[in-house]
Amino acid sequence: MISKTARYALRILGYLVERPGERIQGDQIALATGVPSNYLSKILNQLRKQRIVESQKGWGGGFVLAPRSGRIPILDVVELFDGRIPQRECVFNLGLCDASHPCPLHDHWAQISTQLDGMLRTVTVGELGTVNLENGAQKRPRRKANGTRSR
Amino acid sequence: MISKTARYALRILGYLVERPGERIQGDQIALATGVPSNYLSKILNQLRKQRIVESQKGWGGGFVLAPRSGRIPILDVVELFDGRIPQRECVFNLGLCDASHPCPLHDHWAQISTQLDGMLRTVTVGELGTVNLENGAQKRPRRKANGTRSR
DNA sequence: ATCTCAAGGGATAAACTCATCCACAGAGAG
DNA sequence: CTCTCTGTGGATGAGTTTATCCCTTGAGAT
Repeated sequence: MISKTARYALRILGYLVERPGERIQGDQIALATGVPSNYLSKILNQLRKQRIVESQKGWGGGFVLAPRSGRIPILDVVELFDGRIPQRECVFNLGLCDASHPCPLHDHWAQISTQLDGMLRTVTVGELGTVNLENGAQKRPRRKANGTRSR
Repeated sequence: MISKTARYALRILGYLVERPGERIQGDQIALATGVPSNYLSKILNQLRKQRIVESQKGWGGGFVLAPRSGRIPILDVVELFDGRIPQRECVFNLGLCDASHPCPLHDHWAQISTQLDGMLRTVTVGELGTVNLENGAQKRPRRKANGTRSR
């Protein structure tokens, strides 16, 4: 229903939400979230292209959540990776299925579909903050806390 | 969420439900349901091993829904192909997530999960009967209606 | 300028799902 | 018995998603 990649993305964002304004290295995020390091860079890259995160190369570089990203619905993130979800179609694709010719599961699915859609539209990235990561560790900065964050 | 294979299976069963006691060839089912012929045989084979359908080889052979199959919940079919669905886990796998340490999406998901689970447990194979197949044709027997169905 | 650090990004591989091919087995017709 | 019909089942292939490798690019430190 929702790809692993999109879930990774939400997980990463949940981690970044809790560290607003703090630039964090990819490796650090990978470590903390459990997302494979190399794959994570691909995901963050896509998020960057959509201006959901901002990145900085070189010494002291890393990723930060973009200022306005807290407000966007998680649907935007999911659709970034999974494409537009064809909510209209019944789960089971049991042949033709619409309001006038409902398949046996249509009504059941319509409710579920509506709720799912509602969740994706209602919950924002900013609300992902309280995520409990598997390994609660890795909250230390891990870098010598250098001052020059001039950008 | 639910694999294409499992959806194929439900579709096939929906077709068979409407033809109780009638032995129908794989090719005929494939034609009517749109499931790829070669793949369909694999699916029906699994359904046979679970005694959900019965099969008959040779001349006049084919598949029939097993007598008691109308009563089984579609969950059984879905789990046959997709394995046990980890309903307890939150969709997003956002780290640890249970009732005591809910992730931000937990409550939303709990509702959806419950409904989905309910649907899979409540709806039976027998209720799949009114499925509208894409190509409403192919209802003709296609074989010389021979009598010997003695088995 | 040069070095090092960390993200960017293309190529490739591994894993999984979906689909096809073909030889075999069993059953009825003749 | 032999022929044909149809399901059985192993092997293989295609396609997609997930993951890894590694070279390049850009930026700050010195």
